[in-house]
Amino acid sequence: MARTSFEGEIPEEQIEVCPVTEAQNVIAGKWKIIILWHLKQTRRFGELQRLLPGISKGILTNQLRELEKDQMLHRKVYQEVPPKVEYSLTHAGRSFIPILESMGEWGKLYTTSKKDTP
Amino acid sequence: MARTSFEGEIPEEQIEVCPVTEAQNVIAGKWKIIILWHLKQTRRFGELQRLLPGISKGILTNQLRELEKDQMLHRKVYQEVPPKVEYSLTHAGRSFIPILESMGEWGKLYTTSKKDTP
DNA sequence: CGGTATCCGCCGGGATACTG
DNA sequence: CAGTATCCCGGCGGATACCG
Repeated sequence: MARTSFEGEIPEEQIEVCPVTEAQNVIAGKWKIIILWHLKQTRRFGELQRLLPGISKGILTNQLRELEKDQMLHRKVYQEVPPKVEYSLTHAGRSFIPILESMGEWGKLYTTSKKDTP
Repeated sequence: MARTSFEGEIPEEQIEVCPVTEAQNVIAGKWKIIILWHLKQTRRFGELQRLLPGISKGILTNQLRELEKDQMLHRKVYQEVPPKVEYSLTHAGRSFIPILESMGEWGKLYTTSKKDTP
């Protein structure tokens, strides 16, 4: 068990565990948010690539792997030819969707108001 | 007025205006989210720097300027010696706070569940 | 106190070629 | 179809020094 900290001492285990920052770390990455957004439905690899104009296979794989490591999505491989892989949200991933919905709503209003005062 | 698009043609003005992505662009930046979080109250420059352990003046200025350009916060300069500058959220900034609250809630649960299955 | 100005290192993201 | 394996590059963030 962890010892108690002395006065003025900074408890190491507590540094940088701000929950907001924690959330940010998960979605930091150029394509992660929009990927999660599209995963409201289960999607195949190629399907995702088509939905994300301009992304390369390498980067898409990278972003998917990181989200998988963070337990935001699940990767299901079908052992068949040609290969087929399906990506779907985990519980943690699904629980983040409402936030994305809010961000979408906010973004729409934000964009609108910016058009008036550019 | 913009002309109508031909069939199969991609309307240029509509590329990359996904509202979720729009929101992401505003908060992309290592410190922006946590800065907005702390700006639930009006804060002075030095105050912010103390709240963000490890950030330098240069970077803090940079992040603040970008958020200001995106109309997320307002910068109020008091013409006095020693200098005093206060940062506060604009309407757009305040309207984003609920999302940050949600992210905080989510992050707390997320961290907890990750401790069980690391 | 609240900034600029400058330099620098790193790594996240992109492009391309190859593979099971 | 769904990836790996490399190489490369720009720009973001960090450090430091100076300023009104």
